[in-house]
Amino acid sequence: MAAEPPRTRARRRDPEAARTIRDVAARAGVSTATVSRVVNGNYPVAASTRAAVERAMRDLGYVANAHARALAGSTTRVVGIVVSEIVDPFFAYIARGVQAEALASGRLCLVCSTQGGEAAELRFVDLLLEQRADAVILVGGAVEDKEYFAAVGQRARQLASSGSSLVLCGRPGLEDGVPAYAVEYDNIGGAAAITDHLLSAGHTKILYLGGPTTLSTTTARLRGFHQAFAARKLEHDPRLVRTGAFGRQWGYQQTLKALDDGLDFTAIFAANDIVAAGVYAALRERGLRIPDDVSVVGYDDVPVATELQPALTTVRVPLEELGRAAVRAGIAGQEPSADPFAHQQPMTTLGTVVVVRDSVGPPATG
Amino acid sequence: MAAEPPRTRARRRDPEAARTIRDVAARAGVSTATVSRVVNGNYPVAASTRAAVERAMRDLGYVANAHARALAGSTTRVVGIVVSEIVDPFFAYIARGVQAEALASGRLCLVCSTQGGEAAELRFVDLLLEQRADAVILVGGAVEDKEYFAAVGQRARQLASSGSSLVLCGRPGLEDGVPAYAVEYDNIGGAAAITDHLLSAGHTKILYLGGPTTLSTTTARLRGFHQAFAARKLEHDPRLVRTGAFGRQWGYQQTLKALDDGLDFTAIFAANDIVAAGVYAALRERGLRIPDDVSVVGYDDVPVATELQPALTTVRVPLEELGRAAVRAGIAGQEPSADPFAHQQPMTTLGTVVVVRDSVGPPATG
DNA sequence: CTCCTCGTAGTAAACGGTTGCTATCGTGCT
DNA sequence: AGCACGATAGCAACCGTTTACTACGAGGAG
Repeated sequence: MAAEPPRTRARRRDPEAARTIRDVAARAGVSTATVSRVVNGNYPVAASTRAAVERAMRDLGYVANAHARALAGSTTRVVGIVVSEIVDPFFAYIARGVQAEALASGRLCLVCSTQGGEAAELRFVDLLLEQRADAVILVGGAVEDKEYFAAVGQRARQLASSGSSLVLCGRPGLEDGVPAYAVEYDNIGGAAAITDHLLSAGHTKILYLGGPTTLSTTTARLRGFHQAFAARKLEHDPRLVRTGAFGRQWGYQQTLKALDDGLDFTAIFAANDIVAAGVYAALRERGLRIPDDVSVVGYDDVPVATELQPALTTVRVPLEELGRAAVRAGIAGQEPSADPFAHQQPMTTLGTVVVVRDSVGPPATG
Repeated sequence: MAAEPPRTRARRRDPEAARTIRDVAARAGVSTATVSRVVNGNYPVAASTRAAVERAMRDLGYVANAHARALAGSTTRVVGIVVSEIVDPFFAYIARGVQAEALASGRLCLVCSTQGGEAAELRFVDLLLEQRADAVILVGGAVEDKEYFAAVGQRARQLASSGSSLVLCGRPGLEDGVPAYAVEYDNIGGAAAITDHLLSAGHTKILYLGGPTTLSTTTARLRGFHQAFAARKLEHDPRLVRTGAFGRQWGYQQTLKALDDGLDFTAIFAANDIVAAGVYAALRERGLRIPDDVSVVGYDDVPVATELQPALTTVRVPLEELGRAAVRAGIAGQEPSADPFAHQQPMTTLGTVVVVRDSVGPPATG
């Protein structure tokens, strides 16, 4: 009796297991190279051969292994997106744009929700680095912290060196030299515009409410807010700025608190629409009418803005387009069909516009 | 001059390129097997060796390649979820649960949004099959179509044969024998309970509004609706059922239409909270007060329910928990630590409960 | 003083594709 | 007829890890 031979290369496989390209090749009587070529259609294959291979694939229920493909090829056909909270419509709409554009480029979308921790955010980026995602998109405001920026910059470099890219979406870019794209919206401009809307209705005692103090989103919106005052050579009482968080709860409680503190204001600029929802609830509870007693504006123009009564005047941010643009920026240059003349801008800014609804009126007299 | 040697195996690599396990091994003076072992910690390695390897990894900024790992190992550490619309809070909350539970098990989450096409849904499942996702979760109502079920069943079998699994989340299971888990909520019970709530307030002329006719979600809710009538030996006028779609627009228009058609009803059962939002808008436009003139109930208990004025009475669905349970079901048995006594139920059902708010009152007299 | 047995580390064969190069065959040209 | 060439197909190296097996040195038992 012959000694047991070492496991032969073309060993017997579990007949139930997924088929490989070799199974297909064997059944079609061609080499794996040929199968690969008909799958990818990037190399001439005779029509008859192609038909035989396609037949074999169908018969076997062949499904390519994306990991083997990613390993051998150079692209993973996956983009990653990191948001802080997927149920927040602000992020959900951006994610929708990302996933739509990813799909359009034949890619899948890995979504990571950090629940708002910068440490978690970095860990997710590392995981996406392991996944060799074609692009990783960091969405939403950034904490303005030296150390954090350095950490993000380092990831950006690693991404770049593995042929991928980092895209900052809705947050300011990094320092020069760091290989990252930024796709932003005109945060300052929108804030200035809607503040001016309030100003031209006659309000000057405006309470600015919401947003974590350390977030770039907050500082940008506040900057726009102050700019609008400055443009009219008006002063703004610094006591009328209360930052802290986004969130309906927060908006509700702080509005109550502002009222209790006896703050003197005729309008409220809620840092976003969700905070505005809280503001509405608090005002309603205190029997204050909008806009008769207090005017309110929000930011983002997410669906709740039209659900609120009266409908909320707010700033529309092109969220979905922001997501799409981010993907385009991220995968530019990786496409075989990339236009060599389409030079990549390191940063693009989308416009914002104020949408006027029913929550602003003239200041209450007295 | 010597002939150019064939590319040597340990060729000079782009110094910028991502480091591989071989680079680390070389720098630490060990074999790749050893590096792999310190990374995975699943095999004894001397403390000094471990330290050297860890040092090398840090120095080089080594990041493991998830695809190579997936190819050589057996798990991909990725779960896939297919929803019809990621910005819809119903799906967003489920997705949140999925992503949280996936993270807890050390996995990433591939999110696919079909924008409501069953063909797109199947294509996404195929893509997830290519990705060899550890589990794929199909969320939301299913079209009740023979052919479609067959297609899903086939995917389920393919998934199962590659060690993965299909989980149906918020939709009925497949026929016996198809390897798929179902994680549902008590759709019928919730509908019956909230209908009974309306009934006990004195309403019997209830307009049921919304939901695609072919979706399992719709048929289940309608069944509960009718069950509640039957339980009280009451009849329901079939003309008071108008199905068609989910969506605020749809709810708005159909409410207007029902009013114009002179339908006789004192309450509206909106197929979900979003439809209810449309109902509110239409009623408001016609000067009808809630609940004085018309009572309204919804389904799902998503945030808009509390934003609406008056706050909407609705059925709470444990969305996030649904997502978590789906992941647990999907990856059960794949975990090294899997409890051998934890037998897998082919289906689990989560309870629903009606949450009473302010949108239901006694029927208007006259 | 052998022989085992641990405790560690290395070797090399997969995993399932992709792709640069080479080989083959039938034609159109000269 | 001889030859270069275009169209196809195959060979085999390679992508970066994991892991079954083998190898080796030291200490303990007999």
